[in-house]
Amino acid sequence: MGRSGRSEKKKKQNNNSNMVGLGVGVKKGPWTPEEDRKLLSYIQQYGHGSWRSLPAKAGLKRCGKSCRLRWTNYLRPDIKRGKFSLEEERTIIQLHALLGNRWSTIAAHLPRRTDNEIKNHWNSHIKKRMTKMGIDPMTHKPKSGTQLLGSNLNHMAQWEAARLEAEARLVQKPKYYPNPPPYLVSHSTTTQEVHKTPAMVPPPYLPCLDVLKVWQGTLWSNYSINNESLQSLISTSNVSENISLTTPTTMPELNHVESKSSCDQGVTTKQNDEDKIQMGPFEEFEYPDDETFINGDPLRSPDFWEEFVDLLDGGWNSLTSNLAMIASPPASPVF
DNA sequence: AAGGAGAGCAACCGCAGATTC
DNA sequence: AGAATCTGCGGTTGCTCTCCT
Repeated sequence: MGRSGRSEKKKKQNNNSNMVGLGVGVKKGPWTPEEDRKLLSYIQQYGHGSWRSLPAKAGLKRCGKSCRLRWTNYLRPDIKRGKFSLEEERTIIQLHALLGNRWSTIAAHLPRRTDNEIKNHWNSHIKKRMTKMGIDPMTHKPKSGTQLLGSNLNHMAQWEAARLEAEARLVQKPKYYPNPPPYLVSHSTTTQEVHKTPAMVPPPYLPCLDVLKVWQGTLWSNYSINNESLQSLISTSNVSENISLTTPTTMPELNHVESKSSCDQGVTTKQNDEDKIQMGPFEEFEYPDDETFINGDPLRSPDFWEEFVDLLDGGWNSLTSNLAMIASPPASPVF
């Protein structure tokens, strides 16, 4: 996203808009529990509506922007905090390889994690670890200079990255859902109240990252136990149903290890709505053999990074062969 | 025990796209 | 159509905590 083309006029506009509410008496810095309580209580009761006008209504001496940030990154009830699981880290690395620093897009595929948290985790943990192991965290290539992706695979990567972004947009689009989350319903006494408490909640289930999953399946098959024989899979994700993403419809089915993984949450291989898996928290995630898995954690294994490049290529080769089974994708992604 | 260094993370800032007027 | 405003994103800063000397 190029920002160099920004006009002076725009700069003036933005400066003005940013200055709104930042006059004398507007507090900055860490939020106090009392401020949190006020903000939470107001949003639970009325929804956030216009962020700009919220602080005054909620009795906060903050700018709307600060309130929004506090809500989206900390107070929102559907946020998971704490340590990132190995699976989450993998997903971040894989998505970062495809998408780069598009944290919001990456976050859209990691349920209950915020872009800020993912960004922080990347910068303070994963990036350093990769650097330490001789992997360039930006290109995901070993610093020795091995080419990860061939030119056509590179094209595939671009294509897939665009698809992932489209999925993310779709996931993010319905900010307000007609059915309020339980925590709001419990606080609401009337239907009217329910309707005026539009808080952000996760969709009932998230889109399936078909291509990513296949890639993941290949990538981690050496480490995640017992890859079942590959079977065809019809994706019934929201995305596949609702928009044309030129997603391959025939994909190898992932074994039960992957079926519990982050990108699989909320998706199913069955058509019946009743069978759709509700999005579950990461806490429920379990490796079949945790100890073995952690001991052999590829991220911490010296051998892993040596094989990383080959495995990535293998993943893309797997993708390519699967894609060959269906109609050719468009020359360039159009969403 | 003191203080310096580094890590981790919450919050801020500036920019740009989207929406409204 | 264009200006004004709102919202969201990514980069960065700075505070706090922990560890080390």
